Amino acid sequence: MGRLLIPQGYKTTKQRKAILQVLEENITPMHAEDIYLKLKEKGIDVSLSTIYRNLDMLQKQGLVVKAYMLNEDKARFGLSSKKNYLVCQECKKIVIIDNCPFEKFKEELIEVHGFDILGHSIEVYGICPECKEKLRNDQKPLEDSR
Amino acid sequence: MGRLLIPQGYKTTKQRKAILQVLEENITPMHAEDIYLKLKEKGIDVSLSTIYRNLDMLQKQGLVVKAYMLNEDKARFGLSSKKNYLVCQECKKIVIIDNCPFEKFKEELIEVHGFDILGHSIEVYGICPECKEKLRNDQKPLEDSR
DNA sequence: AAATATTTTGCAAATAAGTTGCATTTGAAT
DNA sequence: ATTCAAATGCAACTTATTTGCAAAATATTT
Repeated sequence: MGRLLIPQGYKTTKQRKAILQVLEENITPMHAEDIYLKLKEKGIDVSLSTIYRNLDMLQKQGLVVKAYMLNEDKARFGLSSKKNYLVCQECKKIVIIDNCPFEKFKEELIEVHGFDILGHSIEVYGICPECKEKLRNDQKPLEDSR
Repeated sequence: MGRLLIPQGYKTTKQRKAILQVLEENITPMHAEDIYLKLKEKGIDVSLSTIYRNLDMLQKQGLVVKAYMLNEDKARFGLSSKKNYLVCQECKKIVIIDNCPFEKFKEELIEVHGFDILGHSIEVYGICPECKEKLRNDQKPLEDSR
């Protein structure tokens, strides 16, 4: 499906291809170690330093985005094609936001503040319908016991 | 001005007050070490672990927000009252966005995805008018030399 | 296809942000 | 003033990420 292009001037190694592959297969941006483990599962051994070095270069080339999620202290990496999303605080599920409301707002910002806008990131935290349901059920018993 | 309230059940120590004070005086969210140094400047010696412990507790109490900025690998901490902002990529200046466009959008998200929204963070990256001007001047000479 | 040049890799060691255990000090309650 | 829980500082620790370097892999040239 998606053409996973390795940027001009960089060699095509099996590690590099595998890393991009894993990133493409996951909706959720991953920790470096997640990638390491997913690859190991597949029987592909790639050292963590290689993973970090590749993510770094892919980020500089604009293919990968590095971000920290709320209440986490290690970076996550995802393909830059997958952008704004909702994060469920319970199950960490991610839902992509299709129509980013930001575009309209952008012009307003440029006008008011005179900034040239280079990019933005929006993260929204909440509870997904499934977890909401589950939480409801988990709490019922307690409420009943009086 | 701003009442810097130390949360119920926690003691009022000079370190705690000083940390909140520094946070209030700065528009830009700060690294733990920035706080440490600012305090030292003022002649107040507070150990880094105390700073981290306090920021942690203040965060849990909702007074402080912890966030990572684009291309940075250490956390920044700011009073939660100061929320969405524009960041200049050159000078790191921060401009607060007053009317967050997100509120309207929120309802749409709840409807479409069924998520309960707990919070959000918006960061916008760009170049502020001053830096834009400076960059323009720095580049002129080169363009002229043909 | 072999030879050469250049990247890339893995490993082990280094770095740096953030955390933790513990003895001591401090603020608050009596 | 006394007492007790909470807070502090220090040093040691943990953990994510980075780096130097020799060996291996890819691309290029012949």
